[in-house]
Amino acid sequence: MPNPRLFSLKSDSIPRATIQRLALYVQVLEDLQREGADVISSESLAKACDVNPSQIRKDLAYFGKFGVRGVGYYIQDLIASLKRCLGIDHTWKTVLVGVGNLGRALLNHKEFKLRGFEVIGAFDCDPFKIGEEVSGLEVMCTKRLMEKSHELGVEIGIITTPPERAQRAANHLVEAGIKGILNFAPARITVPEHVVLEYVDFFHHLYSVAFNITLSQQK
Amino acid sequence: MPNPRLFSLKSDSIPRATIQRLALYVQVLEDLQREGADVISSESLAKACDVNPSQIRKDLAYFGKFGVRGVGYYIQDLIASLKRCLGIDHTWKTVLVGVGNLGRALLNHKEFKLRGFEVIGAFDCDPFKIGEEVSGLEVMCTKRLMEKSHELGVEIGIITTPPERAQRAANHLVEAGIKGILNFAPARITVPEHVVLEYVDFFHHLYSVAFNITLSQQK
DNA sequence: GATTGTGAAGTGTTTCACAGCA
DNA sequence: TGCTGTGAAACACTTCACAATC
Repeated sequence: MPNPRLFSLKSDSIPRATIQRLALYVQVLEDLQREGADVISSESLAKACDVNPSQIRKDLAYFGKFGVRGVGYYIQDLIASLKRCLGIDHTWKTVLVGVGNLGRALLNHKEFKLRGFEVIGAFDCDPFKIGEEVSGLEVMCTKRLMEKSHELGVEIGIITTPPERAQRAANHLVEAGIKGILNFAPARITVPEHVVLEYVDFFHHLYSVAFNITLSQQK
Repeated sequence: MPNPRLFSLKSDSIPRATIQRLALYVQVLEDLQREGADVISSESLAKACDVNPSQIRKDLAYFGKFGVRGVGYYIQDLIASLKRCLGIDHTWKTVLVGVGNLGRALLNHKEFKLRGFEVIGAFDCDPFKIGEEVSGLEVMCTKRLMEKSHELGVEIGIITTPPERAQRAANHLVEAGIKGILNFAPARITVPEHVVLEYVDFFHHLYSVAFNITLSQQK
């Protein structure tokens, strides 16, 4: 269901970093809401997110005007607006390919639904895993991806295979008409231009930690 | 063991993005090496990493001169140099706090050692988990972190607790004299300035996928 | 002849500073 | 008065273009 554009996109090229920060704002705002807060200024939110207040106002300005001058932002409204901007005002149907350690951990992750994603299919090419039930889902053969995806109306695919099988998984997902892929496998993959592709590799972050420790020790 | 500076840092402020890309270069170079390649030009490597060739040369220039004009880069040497630059020419001793689904998946992850990190301790505050063996490690009470960390010489801590317990885990790690933290919990945490802190939140990447799909559908 | 290393130009992002408004 | 929204300035990162050199 492509929702109508409910926000006014001021610019057609939004910094990638802005999107990542919007996700952070939502997370922090939801925490604040749980603590009973009602209204917040860009300055307070900035402090909680460890960014510059102007940064927040600029990020929001890409999508519209959500605040009240002299007052701040109504938290509940802002959360709703941001979710609409990010496209998570509805639940995205998702499948996972590669039921290894990481795949299992993700399937058992309770927060998916809470955050606007629902994993409705688990696939693997290992005959020993097919038929097994993981977190209420029956693991199916990767070859059935196309058939099942169409049946279920899947939009996003998550790859958690070993690196050498990531490209094949991607091919199956593309064939199945998926619109976007999140790849956890430490391997570059190629997809047609119309398919959105993102990588997650936590080792890169570990490297970053290691590097910064080394750096601080050399000072 | 702080290693002596074996590379010449040309600038004291290296873009964060550069570090992330160096990690990517190592990954891709190791793949190429396995395929039998020996020498590579910045242009070919750029194609494999999906970045601009000048970008690669600039990234490397922060650390020194690793190539041969008219020839390219010797892959084996370049991998070694990059690892030294990133600080992963030795193995980092690591502990993990929070043995839930994600924690378990990470503990079972085979690639840690391969990539220069060794998880030598697993901690949790749940009495039911304490004593349990996960991937060859006995889960210990978080309160014993300090004692054990000093004993083992731990440098990096990984937090995989639920968000509400992330700050407490961080406090324990800081107390234990840890130098860097990688936080998987979806919660902002505060640490002293001398402690390196990085966040991993794959939901932010999922949001990014969702947003880009929404965007491409609105065009 | 090929490819690196690098100053300079170009592009994109962040921060500042203040006008505009509740 | 207080805080947002935003043009302009500052800064950071990327790409270009070419001299250096193997």
